[in-house]
Amino acid sequence: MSDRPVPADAPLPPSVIAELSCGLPSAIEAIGERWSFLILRAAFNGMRHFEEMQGHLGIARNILADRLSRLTGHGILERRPCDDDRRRIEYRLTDKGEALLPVLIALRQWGERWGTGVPSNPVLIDRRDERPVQEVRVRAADGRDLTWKDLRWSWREADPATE
Amino acid sequence: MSDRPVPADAPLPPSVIAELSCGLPSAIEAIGERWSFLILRAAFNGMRHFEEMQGHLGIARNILADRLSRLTGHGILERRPCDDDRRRIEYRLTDKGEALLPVLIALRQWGERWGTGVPSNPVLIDRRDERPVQEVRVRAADGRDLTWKDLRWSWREADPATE
DNA sequence: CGGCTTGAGTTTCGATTCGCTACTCATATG
DNA sequence: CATATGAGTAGCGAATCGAAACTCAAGCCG
Repeated sequence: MSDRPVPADAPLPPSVIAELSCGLPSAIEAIGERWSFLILRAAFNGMRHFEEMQGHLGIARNILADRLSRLTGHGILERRPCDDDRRRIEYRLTDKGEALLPVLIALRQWGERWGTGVPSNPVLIDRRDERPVQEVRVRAADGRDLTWKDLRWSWREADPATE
Repeated sequence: MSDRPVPADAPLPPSVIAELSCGLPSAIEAIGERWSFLILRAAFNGMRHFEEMQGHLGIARNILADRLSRLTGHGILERRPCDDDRRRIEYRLTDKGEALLPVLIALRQWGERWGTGVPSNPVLIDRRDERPVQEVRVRAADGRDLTWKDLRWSWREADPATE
């Protein structure tokens, strides 16, 4: 019914473009700033404290403070003072933050493959079989790998039968 | 075969952190700036011309010009004057640019799932079976879905057997 | 041809943001 | 108590962003 054929490799008509809605802007709002990805990588690497991140990322303290508060504000990191030393604050990934893993891995893999060609080290392996994770890909419902050419856009709900 | 056991959910020792090498910084170098993701989304949506992107994204012209030249400089977009109208310039994704699809989709899915809750529309479907693509995930070599807790870091040194 | 329009930028300039350093402040530690 | 440490904040010059005007080559129109 509501399934206009809009090929992925052809321009969308303007009226269509105007209706595009997409989770991307909200994602960018939350983590699109310069240092956010690297801070998240640090968090995934197990770093949980301000000084630790500051020292290893070489980021300015005020910027780090701002990014950390923004990330906690978006519910991506959780901020909690430590019990044993109340000066120390622990920043920990929330479920929402951990859900960014595929994005981070995909970006890292892309950078490794197409960037400076430096092989990442260490590499993430599955604890169970001790083998490296697969390349992150877009897959069809039945599991086939898909490229952009295999895809097209489709409206999934009642479409205003404009035009 | 050096294979230091560094659990993914525990802090790495400083000496280890210092040796971290990762494709992420080079990826961020290429596409980490404010508008780059949205420009890439536009490119994946089929937009190929300056005015088209400018109009739809509402980005300032100088910024768009800068981002486009940066993206072409990194080999992510290809810049080519049109044959039929030599005023028009066509910006088209290269293979390197198309390889960012999993990153974009993963980000979009994350934004949709955890962000403002706005369901994306239109949605990408597989041309062959007309069904929406799967959620982008990190997978083990045998295809199991993995979360961060299933992973650990491992040093690889010239190990052609795995991967 | 000559005037008008269009596509793709570039320039200008004020407003933000970045990043470095120094400072604060509450909590440990000796 | 004196000192150190963790997590920020304050100040300020440098870099970047953003809106609007301007440039410039290419098409279009009579």
